Amino acid sequence: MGKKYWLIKSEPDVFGFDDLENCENQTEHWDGIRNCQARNFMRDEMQQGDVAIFYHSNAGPEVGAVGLATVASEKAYPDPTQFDPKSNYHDAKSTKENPRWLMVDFKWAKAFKRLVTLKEMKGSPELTEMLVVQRGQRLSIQPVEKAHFKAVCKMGGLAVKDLKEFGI
DNA sequence: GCCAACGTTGGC
DNA sequence: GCCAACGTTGGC
Repeated sequence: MGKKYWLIKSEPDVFGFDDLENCENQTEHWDGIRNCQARNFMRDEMQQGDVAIFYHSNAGPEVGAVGLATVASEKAYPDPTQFDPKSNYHDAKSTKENPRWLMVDFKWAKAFKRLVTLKEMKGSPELTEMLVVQRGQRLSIQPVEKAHFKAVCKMGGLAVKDLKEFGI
């Protein structure tokens, strides 16, 4: 089964690309996803080794794609924050027997040479169909077509040889 | 800080 | 199962 390509959003003030790089093993579990569609992507479609564009949302002029991360867990597994009453992500209706919310691990992979702003993506004729540039698109985990993925990587200054290891 | 777009909740 | 009200996301 081939790799799939994704875009994951995070607010840099909360957890940015640099924060992922500074994690132990440059890996962190992607907790706090509380959207069914995003959850289903993790549960049903993500596989270890899949590649994701790391996107900074809510970042003023810095809104955009900053680099790549890979799926580092074998599959999605229960997000523990849903069981923690003190967590912002607590879900009283979820049970350990039947957890509602799942997460995967992401590993920092490669930084773009330069930020690819949302504005640039919106201005790129190649990317008019990409989900992230669509008006009102709020999904925090999005599938990305390979051609779009490649185009964004190029805009980010990655060389063709840099992309080989990600199957692009 | 504003507000459009969207998802979720809950009454019926 | 509909849909109004509400809360959240996220660009600007």
